[in-house]
Amino acid sequence: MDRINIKKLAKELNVSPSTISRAFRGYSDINQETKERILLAAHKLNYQPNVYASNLREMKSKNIAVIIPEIANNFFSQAIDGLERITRQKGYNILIFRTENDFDKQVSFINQLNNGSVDGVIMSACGEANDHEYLQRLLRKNIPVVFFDRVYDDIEAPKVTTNDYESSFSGTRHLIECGCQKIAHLVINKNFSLSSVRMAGYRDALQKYARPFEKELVLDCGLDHKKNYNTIKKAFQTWKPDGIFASVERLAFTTYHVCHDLNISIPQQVKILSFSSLEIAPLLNPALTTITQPAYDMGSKAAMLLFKALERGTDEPVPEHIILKSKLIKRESTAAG
Amino acid sequence: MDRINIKKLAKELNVSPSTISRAFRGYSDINQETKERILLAAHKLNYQPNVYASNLREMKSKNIAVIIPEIANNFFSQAIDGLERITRQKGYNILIFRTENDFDKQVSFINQLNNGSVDGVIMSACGEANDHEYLQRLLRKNIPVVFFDRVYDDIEAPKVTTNDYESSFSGTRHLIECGCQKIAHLVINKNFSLSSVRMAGYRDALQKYARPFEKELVLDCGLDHKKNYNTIKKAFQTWKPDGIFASVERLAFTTYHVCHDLNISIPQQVKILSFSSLEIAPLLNPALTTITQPAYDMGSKAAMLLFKALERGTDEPVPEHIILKSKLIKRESTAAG
DNA sequence: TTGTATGCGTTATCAT
DNA sequence: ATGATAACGCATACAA
Repeated sequence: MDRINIKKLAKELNVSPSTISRAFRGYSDINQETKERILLAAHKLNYQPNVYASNLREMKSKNIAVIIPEIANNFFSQAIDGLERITRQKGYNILIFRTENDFDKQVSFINQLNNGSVDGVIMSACGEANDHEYLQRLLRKNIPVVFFDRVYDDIEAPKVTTNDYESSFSGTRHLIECGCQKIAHLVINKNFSLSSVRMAGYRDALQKYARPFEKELVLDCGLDHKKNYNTIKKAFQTWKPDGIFASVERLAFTTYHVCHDLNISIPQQVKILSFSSLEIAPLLNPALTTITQPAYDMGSKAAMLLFKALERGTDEPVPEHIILKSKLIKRESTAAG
Repeated sequence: MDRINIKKLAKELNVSPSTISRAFRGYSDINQETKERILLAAHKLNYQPNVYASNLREMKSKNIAVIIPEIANNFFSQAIDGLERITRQKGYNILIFRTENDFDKQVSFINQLNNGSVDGVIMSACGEANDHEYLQRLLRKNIPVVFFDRVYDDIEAPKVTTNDYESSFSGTRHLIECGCQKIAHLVINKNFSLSSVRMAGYRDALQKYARPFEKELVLDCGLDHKKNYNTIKKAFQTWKPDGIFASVERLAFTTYHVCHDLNISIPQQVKILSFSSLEIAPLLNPALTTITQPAYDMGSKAAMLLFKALERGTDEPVPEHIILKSKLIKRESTAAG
């Protein structure tokens, strides 16, 4: 089967290429009858306008880049589900880029995107506190960027986040109300903006309820599961916390494992609460108290903001920042011991 | 900032467009010095070869379509992680298409792909037992397709699956060995090839160990969570199974909920085992015995098969079928009551 | 309503 | 080692 294109089809049907084009574009003037004849024949011959020729011609790709740390993660996969729905509706495809929390990869992905392969970017960032010139370059090319969850404060762009400070505050308060005296806070990368906001909520709640803020109880974890395990284990052995506030789902799981191995019972000896998008949190042993972010909605909203930007151009006086609410769901892991 | 292109850059540097192109392509003859000069200037001016012009010229997109039922699903998100790694290595991007188990969507996606937007397709299918002419059309255009996990038996294409029959057999045997007399099998869509293979393993194990195969104990579930809940609940009330073999993770979770609500204790009154990619299965209450598929590897392998096909062309005497092994991991949910 | 001709930005071929 | 030119497939301005 040799390749078909607009010219061949035109010859086949004894019309001009422009007529074919018109049949597919919809809005141009064209006789209804010829249009139908063309579309029918096109279907038969399996002709579809070559997307690269169209893109080149129109300087549009109808693609959106989604840049995230990982896919196999409840929060992100739910967010993708959400934004995929919107982008699909609008007739756009999504290109997924997985940074694995590697800042260099992120930079390299974004640099790639200067080649026109996407019309816009939705990202959840990694590696803050760096020079973001690479992002500015993209913006200067009029490729809009929308952030969700993990944002850069120093970049002017639409953003979707949750009320992290408040949730963190009320989560900590919940632990205090449950009688915890020594609450550890588990963080992945202290310096990241999201971490520090959550930490602030934690610290302020401690202060408000007259609990001391102890530096040692903030455990700065990383991406290495084993290291985290050891960090947390050591913390248990050294400081004997009676409450754990994990700012990231994964760290709560690690804590469960540590507690199991050290024979520490939850919630009798330690209460655990975590930011988490895990749908089966109620099925854990014990059921995990979570601060649940509306991941799916965050994805949709981010996509909507992006389309707004695409429809309006990147210049916007003050980029919109949508703040959605997380939900504290109390379960057994923080029940009265 | 006005758009830059190869001609403008050429003028800027007093060289010809071809020289610029050569600087970027790598293999062509070009003076090392001019090459460096060009690349430097290109970087400064944020020039990158327009990907659509290149694609048009080369009749390659360097994109792979990934068509799957859902993203927020442990198995699929892990698989995506795996195949993303390979495709990235090869310099390809992935376009994600989410069918939501809707056959019409799948058809419409694949029909779209005839427009050249991707060079190949990796898919986990939905809606079997249909006419797959739409797929043949794609193949005729020399766009290779690779299946993983949920395959179509009647399409000749490379495939990656797991040893579903065996795992299902040995899973069932495990339940029998644990003393179960009445084992229910939970399936999503009986008629799907994957389901029937797993069901065959179940049935044959029953037979081999002289247990009756009872039709009523095969619960044909769907995508509606509530309906599934009711189906399973009713089954418990009517047939009082003492063993549950879920062919899909989600159904195991529903079973946990049902058992909780009916005050049926696991594993004392009923033992549960499930196909599942859940990493935190050990943390469930009780820890879930799983048949774990190597989701990440399946993704990588599928990607590798696709690149093989791309490098060789679609014509292949007998398409390769890779069968990976799942692993039965015994946990508390099937422990001695 | 339809046809003709041009250009989108790149790369490959051929020439120098 | 470099430059000129044609072609990839399509969509539009303009002509008819």
